[in-house]
Amino acid sequence: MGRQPCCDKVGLKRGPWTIEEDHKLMSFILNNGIQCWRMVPKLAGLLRCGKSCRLRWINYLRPDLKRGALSEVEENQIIQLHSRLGNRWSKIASHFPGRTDNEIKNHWNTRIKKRLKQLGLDPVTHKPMEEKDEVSEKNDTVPDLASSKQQEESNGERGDTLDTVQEKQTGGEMTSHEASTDDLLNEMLGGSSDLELGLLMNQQTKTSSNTYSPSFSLEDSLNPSMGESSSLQDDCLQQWVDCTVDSLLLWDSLNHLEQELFFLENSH
DNA sequence: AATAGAAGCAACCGCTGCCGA
DNA sequence: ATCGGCAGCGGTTGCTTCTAT
Repeated sequence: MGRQPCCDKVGLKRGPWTIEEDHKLMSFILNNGIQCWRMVPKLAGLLRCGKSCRLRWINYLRPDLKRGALSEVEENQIIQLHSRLGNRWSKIASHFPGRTDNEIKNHWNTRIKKRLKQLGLDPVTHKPMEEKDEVSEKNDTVPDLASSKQQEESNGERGDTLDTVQEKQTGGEMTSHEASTDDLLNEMLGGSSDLELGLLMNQQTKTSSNTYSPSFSLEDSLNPSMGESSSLQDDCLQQWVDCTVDSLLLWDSLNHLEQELFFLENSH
């Protein structure tokens, strides 16, 4: 007896989400919270599988999402984290509030990999290319998960924050490939320590004016204490959902305007 | 202006691990 | 101890947009 598929794929919609679908999903989750993703599409009136809804919510609709391109500081911190954690994107993303694992993974694959290669570093091992070629020519697509896992275990709990990991590492020895990227980053940042980098990062994420940051957290939105829904609360919630969907549209328009402005500025 | 190729990104697929029965 | 259901994760795909010719 095979395992039941996560959803009945017949008749389900796939591909890009429409504004209307976004609106339905967001309204449903903000009004009811998330108990079981499998039930969400049925209850929300969507012709999507639960998995698809979950992904859409996590990667695009979540109220606490930070929008806009990753800064160079964030990028540098991703490189540091990757040298320690390997391709564990969700772990890396957990150090960047408002950023998704998918976003970081895509950014890594499209930008950072190239940047490291240009700097002569292997994006998998974080070692200089030549050195890596000598060590293992065959393993170049396989991330060094075993070593990163070992390393992580030696760091204690999986849930260690960057700061605690760094604290432990500054006191102890550093592996050679960590040293490569860390040295490089220190050089790029004019000798900033990990701690300084972390502070910079925090500052940057707090002060960035270019990000979408509602004063309303997911926890707040899903808090059962809010569930005693008076009609006033429902109205407010609905208005907020409408505003959020509008803001998504505005965000797109803004991006287009910025692009046009950039084009105009550079065409003269 | 048209076209091909490259790059970027959203979404999907399939596997894994956790949890409860 | 085993099994099924589920969420979460990482790899991959394919569509859209950009850039070079």
